[in-house]
Amino acid sequence: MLTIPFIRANSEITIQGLTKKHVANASEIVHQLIAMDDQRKSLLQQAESALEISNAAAKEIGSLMQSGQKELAEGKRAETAALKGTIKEKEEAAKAAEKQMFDLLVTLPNLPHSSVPEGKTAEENEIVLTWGSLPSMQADAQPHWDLIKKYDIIDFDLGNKITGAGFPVYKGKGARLQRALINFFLDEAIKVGYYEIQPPILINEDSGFGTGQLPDKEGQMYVTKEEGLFLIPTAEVPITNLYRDVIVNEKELPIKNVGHTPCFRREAGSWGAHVRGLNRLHQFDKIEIVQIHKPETSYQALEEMSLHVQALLQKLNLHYRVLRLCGGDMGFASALTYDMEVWSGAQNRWLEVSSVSNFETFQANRLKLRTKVEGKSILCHTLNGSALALPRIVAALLENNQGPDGIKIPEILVPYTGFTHIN
RNA sequence: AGAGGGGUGUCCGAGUGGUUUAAGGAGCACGCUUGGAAAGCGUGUGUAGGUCUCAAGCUUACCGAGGGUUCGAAUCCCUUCCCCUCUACCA
Repeated sequence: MLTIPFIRANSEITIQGLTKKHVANASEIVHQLIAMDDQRKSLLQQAESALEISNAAAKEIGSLMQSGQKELAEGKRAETAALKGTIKEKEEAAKAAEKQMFDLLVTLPNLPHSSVPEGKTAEENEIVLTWGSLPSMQADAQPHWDLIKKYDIIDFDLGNKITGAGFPVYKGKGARLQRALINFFLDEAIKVGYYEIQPPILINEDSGFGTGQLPDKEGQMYVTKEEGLFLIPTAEVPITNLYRDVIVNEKELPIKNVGHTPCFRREAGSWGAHVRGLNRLHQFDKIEIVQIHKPETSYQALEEMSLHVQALLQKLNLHYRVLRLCGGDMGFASALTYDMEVWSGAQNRWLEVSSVSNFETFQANRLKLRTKVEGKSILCHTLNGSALALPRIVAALLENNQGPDGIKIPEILVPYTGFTHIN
């Protein structure tokens, strides 16, 4: 969430940023917000000055009562009783004005970093770099949804029976490959200084608000009926919310956490072509890295996180490219996002396997996540990224490494899988 | 799940309607003292908002959260969350 003091002090920058993110009527909205804030302040002042008088009178009544001057006290009491109505009225009006302002403010996305390219759709994302080369595929190369059947390692029909579409069952070497990837990704993160967290995978409403899923995106999350808890769409939510309402000691920064969790997404309305097999699921596993920084080091951290994700892809020998997302394709809360896409040899297309973002103070403002610098409390910067999400990595590994003697497991994973081929 | 007891500042902890302007202690910071340290002494020590060119000052709110009663609420009432003990259940 953007802060009102920032918007007031940088209204032109705010309007430009919102426009880059394709918010309609950015200028009107910003001016409306400032007007709402003016109104809020004025009402608050009126309420507070009435309260000041009433507080003073109440104190006076107290000392009059103690010294036994009952009649004087009674007189005062009648006087201040009249103030009650005004106070209540002004307080309620101030609260209403604040809520109105807040409701508008939460609908605004984060402002994009200056390096974010203009653009509306995925086609306008900037290709930062491409690594590796197209895998050499045999003529009869099969897409992963055929391979998983051929080797009987991932079963959509069984998932369908026990849960529903988009909930596959991993079996035998399929299950073991999953477990190998999870351990590999966690170990690699720990090697470069991340601290492992195993969070709950259900979260409450406050947490959903803290990282920006709520309000507005509840339709994308599963909810429990009795408690109203949400199944997490990503480990970003619980791991970042660990620091909700926290003033972090400056010496503890930067914080680098990693966690593996299943992720649950309803993906309402996003089914269609290109989502066969493992390309899009309701439940999948992901290893997430989260960092918390002082503002001046956050962009350096974003580059470091991007390099970490790239190192994983290189170790798995996957042909990939890095995109800098354009204003229209970026997430709601992000200031700058890199997407990593791997080449899927049999589908002949790029698959998004990671998204690494700097949220600057956007989440921190919602979370009230601060640190103290020279006695003053300032909002931290939060960052996160997938390192990595499993299903599309599995899809690419299966497709790109298929051969006459089965699917070859990358060297680096063999100690984790305990086998060299799926056949 | 049932019965009972709790939630107060960075921490411990007092506080059952009115100088609470949240006692007292610990911790922390600074100063004095010291050859240095400890002890001792002194001072300071939260968050958010408003006012203000800045600072100081003044002011409002905050005792788990939300609402209510009252001239006045940490204190009384209601709702809710969390913790502890016992019982039941369970992995």
